[in-house]
Amino acid sequence: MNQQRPKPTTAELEILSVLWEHGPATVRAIHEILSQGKETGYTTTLKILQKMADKGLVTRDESRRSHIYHAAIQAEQTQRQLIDDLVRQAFGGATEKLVMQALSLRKVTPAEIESLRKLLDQLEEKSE
Amino acid sequence: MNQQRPKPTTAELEILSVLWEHGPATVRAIHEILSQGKETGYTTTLKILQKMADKGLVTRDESRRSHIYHAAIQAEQTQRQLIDDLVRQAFGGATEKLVMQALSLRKVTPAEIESLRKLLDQLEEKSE
DNA sequence: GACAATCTACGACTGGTGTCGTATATTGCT
DNA sequence: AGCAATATACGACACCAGTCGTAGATTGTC
Repeated sequence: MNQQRPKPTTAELEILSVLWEHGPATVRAIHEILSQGKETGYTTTLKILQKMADKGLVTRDESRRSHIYHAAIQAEQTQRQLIDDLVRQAFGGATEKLVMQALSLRKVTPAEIESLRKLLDQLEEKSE
Repeated sequence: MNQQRPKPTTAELEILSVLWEHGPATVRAIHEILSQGKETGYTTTLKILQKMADKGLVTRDESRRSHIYHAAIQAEQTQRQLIDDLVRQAFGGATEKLVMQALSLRKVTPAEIESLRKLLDQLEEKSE
């Protein structure tokens, strides 16, 4: 049931994040946004996008001169995959350890604590 | 206050996991354990260990012919670093999103749910 | 003492990522 | 028509991770 697509690299993940947040975009637009965070060449962004298209991580609409790129994988799906990898690789498969460490890592707002409680309630119901 | 050491790669993390679990060990011992999970050459393990020593990820006792390697970084510290990276890279810094996804990813036992509730209680107290 | 086993050290090679320069095509404007 | 701007395509390169083969040193055993 898991994705057959290759795991995105760091640079690819950066681009996917942009697409997830802003929706389909041209290379130019993506590159503008990326440039705010770090210095990078236009053709670099282009090349990565092209490779991502090869891998099936994005699709593109070539009907206009400036191709428009769409994310081909969902954020949640990818995030789950990454969590799964990390849990397996660095936590010996113990998901709850990751959760514990994540929670003690940063300050969590009361509202977030509340919604986490609700999530725990749901999980409990489901397992009964 | 964060580690200055470079982020461990996949292969390095695998070795670190062995050291964390079994304590200091020789290349031979580490390689034996690694071999149970996948096919790999002895010198490959050796080389990676040597590079890890260069990077400061492990230290080694050379007083005997078979060097004994020790993990130089703690499991918790490294795990926190990895979580932090992942949150920043794939979740836009939203720790609670990662926690949510992690929890809905796998079945969590009632006991784990309980200890998570306690952790939430503690977090709430601390923030007041 | 000699030999086999086992160790470390080290160079070499592969594959992949990220980077960029440059060539070529298309577009819009004067 | 011609030019400047901007697009894609593509080859080249540096770097790093992971892999392994082989050389040379050390050890234990007969």
